[in-house]
Amino acid sequence: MNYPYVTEFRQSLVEWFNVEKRDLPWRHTTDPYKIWVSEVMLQQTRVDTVIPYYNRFMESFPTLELLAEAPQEYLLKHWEGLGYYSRARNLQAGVREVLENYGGVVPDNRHEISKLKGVGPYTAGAILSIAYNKPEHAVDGNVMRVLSRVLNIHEDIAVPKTKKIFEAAVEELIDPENTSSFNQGLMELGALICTPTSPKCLLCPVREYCTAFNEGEPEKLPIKSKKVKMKHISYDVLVCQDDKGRILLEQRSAEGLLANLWQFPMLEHGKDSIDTFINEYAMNVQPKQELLTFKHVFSHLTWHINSYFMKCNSAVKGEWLTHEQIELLPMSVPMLKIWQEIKD
DNA sequence: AAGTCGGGGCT
DNA sequence: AGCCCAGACTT
Repeated sequence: MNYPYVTEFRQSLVEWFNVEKRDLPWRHTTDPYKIWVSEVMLQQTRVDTVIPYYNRFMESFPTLELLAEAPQEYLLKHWEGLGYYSRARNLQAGVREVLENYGGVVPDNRHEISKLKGVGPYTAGAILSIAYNKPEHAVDGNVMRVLSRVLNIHEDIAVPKTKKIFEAAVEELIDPENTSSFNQGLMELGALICTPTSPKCLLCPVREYCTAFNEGEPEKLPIKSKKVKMKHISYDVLVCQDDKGRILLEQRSAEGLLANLWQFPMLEHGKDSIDTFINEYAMNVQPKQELLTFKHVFSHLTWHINSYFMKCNSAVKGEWLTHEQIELLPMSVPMLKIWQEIKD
């Protein structure tokens, strides 16, 4: 296929980006490692959310070597609240691969960089185009929305293979002289102008080349089917304090949801018995005191949480930790909420 | 291709 | 109450 006005489209997009782009921390560098970190943090995560995490991360792990050496607990503490915690583990694994297999230099080609843990098609293209100025596609949700409108693509973007259509389109459209600004320009346009609802077409630098704008209904695109069914689980969360003021913590399994994060003991409602729990830990407990009751929504499930505080003694097992020790451990947002309530 | 994996902001 | 966000990995 051959798109008309390709030269004009490139020029309009790149010029707009160079003038209107936001001043973001990772736009002050072309260090492949730093671009890599930013792209991983930005997966399914908004720019405004990422900024403080990125800055803190770069203060603690300014180089690939320092990240490779970091204790996982310390690494996860920097990721606490950002979500999708496997990203952090995969990033560290990827960084270690670079040190072992590539002499500490992030690969500059798609074949090798795609082998790194946590680096998929999008992140590979983003690093290659932004850090190395390679003419590689980097197709994310923004790009699919923008190009579905510009090129009038009605394929269902919820279907995985549809992404190939957009990757092929970018390969033809990308400005070989300005790959970084072109790819970032598409994403910036999606974030600032070509938004999901009520796109600001009158401010768009490429509206004259946009089929959906010219036909009048850009907000109808892209087409996306799918909706996921939500599961619900109820838990009792127990904050147990012994006579020395220490609190009982447990670490979640190394796999699955919130892997390796720490939490107060959780009992699934209707499945785990509180009496069994108390027996197991050989505790004498005073009547429990209600803390918070709230709902926490994940992507595909909802936790309904009842939390309780209880003073205990004679506990013989478990990780009983001081206030200061707990502060150093990575916990999920629902646990942090409960912890904050305890402290108040 | 479908399911898993966080959390927050916007409509 | 959904939808979406600079997605990747597992099955």
